[in-house]
Amino acid sequence: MDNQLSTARGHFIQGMSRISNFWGFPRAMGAIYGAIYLSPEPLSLDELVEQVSVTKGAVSTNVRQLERLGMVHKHIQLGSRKDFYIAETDFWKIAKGILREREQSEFDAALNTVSESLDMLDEADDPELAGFYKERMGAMQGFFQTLDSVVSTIMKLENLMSLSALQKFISSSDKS
Amino acid sequence: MDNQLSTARGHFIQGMSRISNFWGFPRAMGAIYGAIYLSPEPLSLDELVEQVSVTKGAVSTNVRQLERLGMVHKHIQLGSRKDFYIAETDFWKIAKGILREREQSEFDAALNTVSESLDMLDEADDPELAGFYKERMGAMQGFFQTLDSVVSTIMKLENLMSLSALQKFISSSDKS
DNA sequence: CATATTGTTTAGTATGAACTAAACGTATTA
DNA sequence: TAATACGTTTAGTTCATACTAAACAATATG
Repeated sequence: MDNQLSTARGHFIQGMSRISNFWGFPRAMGAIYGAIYLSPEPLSLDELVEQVSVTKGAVSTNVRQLERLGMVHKHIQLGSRKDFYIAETDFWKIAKGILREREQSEFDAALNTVSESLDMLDEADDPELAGFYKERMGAMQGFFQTLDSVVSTIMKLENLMSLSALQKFISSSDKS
Repeated sequence: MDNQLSTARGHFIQGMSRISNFWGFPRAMGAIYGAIYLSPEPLSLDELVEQVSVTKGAVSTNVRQLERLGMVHKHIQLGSRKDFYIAETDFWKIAKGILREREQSEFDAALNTVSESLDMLDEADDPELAGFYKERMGAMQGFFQTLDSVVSTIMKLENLMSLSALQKFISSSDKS
């Protein structure tokens, strides 16, 4: 392949790997997505092994994770029994997938913990301290709930079009 | 202390520790914030050591990190040379702090990597593939830029009041 | 000046997660 | 049926990071 292009691709893939790591995913996962994303043709597992320099096992598990998140799609090539993969290019959709898959579960757990702690305060001996706890925990619970509802509402927006409307709204309501 | 209350507090702190871990911060950091957040009085380093069962060194570094993020504030008690800490209770402000401190830097790096990769495509031999790369990388760059501007605009909103307005707007523009 | 009180720094340790290498299961083909 | 071509699973290794324990620096106090 063209040297210019492969250098650029390497740089890009490296960047994806870094981003992936930053968001708490394995480095290889980002790299693999990057490779698939930059390929005009569906890629097989072996081609990925070659392009990302990672063993088959790692590619296998990472690509499966990518699929679960809706970041890549399996593409069955008739006549071949290999699995091929193509990239999901709708990043908005991807964001939704990740949010749903990952934040939700752990986020709910967090919210529950706070609620549970609040419930434990019910029949406490020290009413003053209990009141203080209630206030604090309640405030945090409220914040999480707000955050949750905002995020989930934003996630309902269908496309980036509505996002620009959102931005306009935000700018217009910004009084600072 | 009241047994009810200390159980509830333990549960809460444990939850904070978990959340902290989820967001990519040390577990102890969340626990420490939780302890400070639930204390009516400013807490000293030694008190924190006792309450979260972590060594002084760890508390020292973690509490400093918390301060950098604007999650706690040093409170100098006249007459004592200990450092006391109180919790920042404006979660909106905290979110801003974290976003600014952390996402921004790493996020910018990510954006730069994509831009750099794009620049490398300029004089490539294979115009067809180069075109494809440009298209893909450009799309990703666009997404990141949009995301960046949305987040940064949202972060300009001063308080949770405007958030509820935001929610109303979102619900009203949701056609799905 | 010696001692105590505080917070920080450092060297070493433990833990968890991601990867490698290789065995494995399963289907396909010769 | 043997051999090949896949993808998956597993056991072990590597690596990063958060922690502990203890030395340390700085300041105050007797």
